[in-house]
Amino acid sequence: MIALVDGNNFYVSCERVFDPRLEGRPVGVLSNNDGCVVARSQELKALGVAMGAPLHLLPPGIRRQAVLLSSNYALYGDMSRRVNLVLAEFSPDVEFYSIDESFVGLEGFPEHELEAHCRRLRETVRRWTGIPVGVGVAPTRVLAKVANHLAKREPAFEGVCLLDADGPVTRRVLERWPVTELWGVARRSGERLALMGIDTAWQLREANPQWVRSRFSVVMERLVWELRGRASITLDDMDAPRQRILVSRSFGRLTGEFRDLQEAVRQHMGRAGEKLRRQGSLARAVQVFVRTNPFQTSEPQYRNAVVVALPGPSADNRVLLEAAGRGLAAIYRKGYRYQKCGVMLLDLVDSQCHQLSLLEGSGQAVERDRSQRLMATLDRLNRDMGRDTVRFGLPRKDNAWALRCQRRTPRYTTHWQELMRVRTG
DNA sequence: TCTGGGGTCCTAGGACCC
DNA sequence: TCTGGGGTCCTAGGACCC
Repeated sequence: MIALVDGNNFYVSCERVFDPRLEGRPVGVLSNNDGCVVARSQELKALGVAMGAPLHLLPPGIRRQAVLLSSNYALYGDMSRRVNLVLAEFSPDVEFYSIDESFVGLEGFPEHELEAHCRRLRETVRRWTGIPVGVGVAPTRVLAKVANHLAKREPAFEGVCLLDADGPVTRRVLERWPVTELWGVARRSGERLALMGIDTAWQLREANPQWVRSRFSVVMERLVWELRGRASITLDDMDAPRQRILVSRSFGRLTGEFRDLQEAVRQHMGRAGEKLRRQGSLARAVQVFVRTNPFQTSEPQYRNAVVVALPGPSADNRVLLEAAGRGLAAIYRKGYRYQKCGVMLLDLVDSQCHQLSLLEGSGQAVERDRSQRLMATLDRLNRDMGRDTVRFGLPRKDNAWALRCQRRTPRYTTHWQELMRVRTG
């Protein structure tokens, strides 16, 4: 059996741990740039605010009533780490899946002790971190997801729900479960399934797997098996190095100036290089992309991307920045107001396994060594002294691309000064 | 004035080869 | 009027997740 442990309204719960006044009130956490609502307390959901609702489209009444906070990822990331440390006390097999959910393997636990074990887990997480979680237990991940939803939705379960593969309860649940509420079925597949008369999870479970595969894909076929209780989805090892690294941001305000894009691309590439080195990889190519605001249909639209191959695998900011600069120059067009840009590092290889070129002379080996030491120093300074202590080129004041985030709470658990600010008011 | 960011996997289709 | 077959590799784009 496998348990899915998922923080209730995770970002909101993190905020509430440090500001109990938020308890019982409609609270929302906003995306970057204070753009959309990405986490909602029960009270805010009850007011009809949808996941992803744009802030500027919320009715004024709701904006007055609700507490809407900028996102504070330093806080959420740290709280997530703490929750996972508690989970590790309850099973040797914890798979971090996302910032607010983890799968916990329960292989070998006696069936009759499972529920009590999960209740203890849930209470301990609450007591040690302050975060309320729901626990769904089932033979497969897809069923564990269903169980987890039930655990949170139906008060009778008190936060812990076990589902088997074949019992009458499971059947009744799946018969009423809209297929689009399954993990892995969203709007597009939902529409196609509906055309074929499949509306509920039970109908999908009863469909012929080969037929499903031929009409959809191997992904949907796996879903059928998972619903039948045969585990068919394995997670990627979340510790494994990423296959590509993306850094992008929307701008605080639209801009047509090349200079703004240049600064933003430089900033993003600096961050991407940091991530690249942290996971011990080298990139062989970089991509740069820009776009106007697709929602402003009255404005001229433009989006473009370009891939620039690097002379050789590299993790040196100087090389990455040079390539990104060339890429940007190639796709920038005058006369548009840009809303977003970003960079992607592609074709990553492990820096240890990277085969040295047979043609490399000793001069190049020396240069590679210098580059590695320079980057290591850069990363160390930025880690120890704070982000952006050292970087390539300084952004101008009041640049158009700087993020808006006017409602961020203090980083209670990772910055002493900000914790003091709370205590002293 | 204001609509997030960072990932993965899969498939179709084109280029190319013999 | 007739115009092969089979394979690989790569990329773009769709779909989905949180």
